[in-house]
Amino acid sequence: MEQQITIRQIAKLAEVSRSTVSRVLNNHPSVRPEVRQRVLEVIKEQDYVPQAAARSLASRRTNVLTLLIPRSSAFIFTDPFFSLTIQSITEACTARDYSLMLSMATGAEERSFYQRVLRSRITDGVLMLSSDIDDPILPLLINDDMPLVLIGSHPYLQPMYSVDVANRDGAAVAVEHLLRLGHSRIATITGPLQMNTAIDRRDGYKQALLKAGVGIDPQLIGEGDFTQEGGYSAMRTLLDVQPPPTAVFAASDMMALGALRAIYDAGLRVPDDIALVGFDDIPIASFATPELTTVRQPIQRLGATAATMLLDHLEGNPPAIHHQQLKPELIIRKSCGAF
Amino acid sequence: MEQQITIRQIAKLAEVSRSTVSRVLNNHPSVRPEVRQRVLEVIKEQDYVPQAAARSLASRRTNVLTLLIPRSSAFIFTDPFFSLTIQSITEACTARDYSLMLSMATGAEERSFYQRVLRSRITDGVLMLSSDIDDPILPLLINDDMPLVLIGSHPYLQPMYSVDVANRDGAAVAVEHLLRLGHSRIATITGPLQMNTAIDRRDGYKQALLKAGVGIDPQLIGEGDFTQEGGYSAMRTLLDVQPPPTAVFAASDMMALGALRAIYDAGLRVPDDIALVGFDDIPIASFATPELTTVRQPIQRLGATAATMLLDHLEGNPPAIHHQQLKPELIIRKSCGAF
DNA sequence: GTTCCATTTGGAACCGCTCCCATGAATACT
DNA sequence: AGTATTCATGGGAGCGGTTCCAAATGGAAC
Repeated sequence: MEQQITIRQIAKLAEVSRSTVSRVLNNHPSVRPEVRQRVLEVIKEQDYVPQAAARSLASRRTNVLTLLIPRSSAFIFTDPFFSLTIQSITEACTARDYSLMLSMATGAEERSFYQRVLRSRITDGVLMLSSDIDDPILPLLINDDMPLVLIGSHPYLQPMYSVDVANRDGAAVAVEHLLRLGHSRIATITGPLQMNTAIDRRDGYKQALLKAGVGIDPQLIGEGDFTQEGGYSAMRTLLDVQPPPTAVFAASDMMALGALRAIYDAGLRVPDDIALVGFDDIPIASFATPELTTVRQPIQRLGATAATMLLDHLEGNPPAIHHQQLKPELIIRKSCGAF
Repeated sequence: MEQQITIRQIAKLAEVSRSTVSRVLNNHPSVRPEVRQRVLEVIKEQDYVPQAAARSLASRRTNVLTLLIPRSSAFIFTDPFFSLTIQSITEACTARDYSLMLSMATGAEERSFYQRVLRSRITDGVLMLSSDIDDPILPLLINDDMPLVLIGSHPYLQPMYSVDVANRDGAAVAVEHLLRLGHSRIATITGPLQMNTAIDRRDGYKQALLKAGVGIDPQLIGEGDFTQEGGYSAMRTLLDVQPPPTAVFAASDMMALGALRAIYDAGLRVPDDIALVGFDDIPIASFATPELTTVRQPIQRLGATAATMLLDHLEGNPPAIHHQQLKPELIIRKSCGAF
């Protein structure tokens, strides 16, 4: 590896001072156009790229964001939802000249991880994927004044930047759709109830039933964990309830796929015997058999919005709205029996 | 945000020099145990974490690896394969005190991206996801002597660190299994053929057929793109071939799921009318209907091995073996009709 | 032709850490 | 006891940028 080119050499070649080169690099206005031009030419010619570490040390900014995945959300790694979120965040960062760091807070090392990655000033801000309500890392971040945007929402840590899908409404719309189709024994498979997302979707389910004057049968509420396996076993339990449900709202597509499988294994058919609606609209949803009716999350916008909020905040334009709600959309396919 | 604690203050409090504190931080042997102890106590007490930028600037190391996703592999964001790879890499990095950066080389910006992220010395090394054979970024990396491990393999850039699954063998085993079940009209849906992975799997298919004395019918080779949509449309074309195939080997599970759908839409059944085998063993594979027979990639080991190779290399223990081949495994379920 | 002010520019002091080298203390050897 | 050697420590010079401040430059206004 040849000797790294430094700002000094650029300065010398362009016959200006280091300060001026630095100003050019940082788009400082007070550089005469012809000088700026000359410096830029030398930079290009020499293929010069300023060294990140030196820059950060002097400027106290790193141009790096961190996507933090709490260990409690480790299941997310099997969920396509995740990939798409990452993709949109990466793109938003790249577009604004930031890099994205990925971190998992894994179990016991949480604390030391936190230290190493976040206190070392390696990152300018954190995007945190929705997590357990009582995740211990959240207070640490807030206490440290770490710029933070939550993807998801939190019940009582209110004045915090966050982006979320209107989970309650989305769930309600799904259940209303099932009601409209004539169902009254509607079950739900929830996510893990220490997660706010899971609670909201369950509440949307309840809300829709109550509004329609349909009572809530606790037996028809099964708890899953957002995975296929969870959906499968929750569904098996629900199938044993008497009288059995005629429709199921699963709080995620992955769980819906698991439920689908359980229903199939029990010798029943979707939607003929049981109608099924999911949540997320992950790519496989439209390729399942039958195609899955589901509540579409604007996944890409979710990530992009969160990143944008954080970047705006970091660059001195604090977003006026602290909590952004994106609207989900009911996508009607075959599994609900509407056709 | 309170004033950052520096190494100076730790030094003063522990009544030693900055040098000694630095030695303690870097596990340098020549510090008397009792002094080391004292310093560590002060560090803990003050909750001190050395600042990454300063460290990097002085030491010329960042403790950051970058996972590079070529734009040609953007489809990967809908593939669960990806999430699991990321997870295992993240874990491997964390375990060795490295952070992971995520980068996509997106289209036209490829070059400038390359500059910004890689030439700025923001990363110590790169893990690159398998890509087009002629991806322009590969030569750039090699030319810059950037420490690099390829996840996948490359046909002629040989003396490069890489980790791969034995794709050809895996494909061959799958096809041999279909042959053993009595099929002779076996089709394949390949990945995009500018990718080495896709070529290898197709070659495994051919190899198995030839070895069994079954001729290769070009009509039975459909090109997909590793996505469900691609699998779907490739399968539709294959269904029109006369005489039609009685079995299909899809070079990825996502394509197999698409193919499954196409077969179903055509009013045919798997495995009764057409036997189907996939590749990858992503989590949904076992939840499909019918459960998908597939070639399991040790996805987690793939990522972990790649990260380990790179870290070993960076830390001065260059792995003896440049190209690691991991063995895939045929997982027999329902879709091939073996039961 | 001065004076004044705004604009550009250069110099120098950091930013917080690492690491080489010199120093001094402690131990080993003759 | 004196000298050589080893080991632990401190001091200082970077690492490659940014940024404050003061100086230089060049017009405009008088």
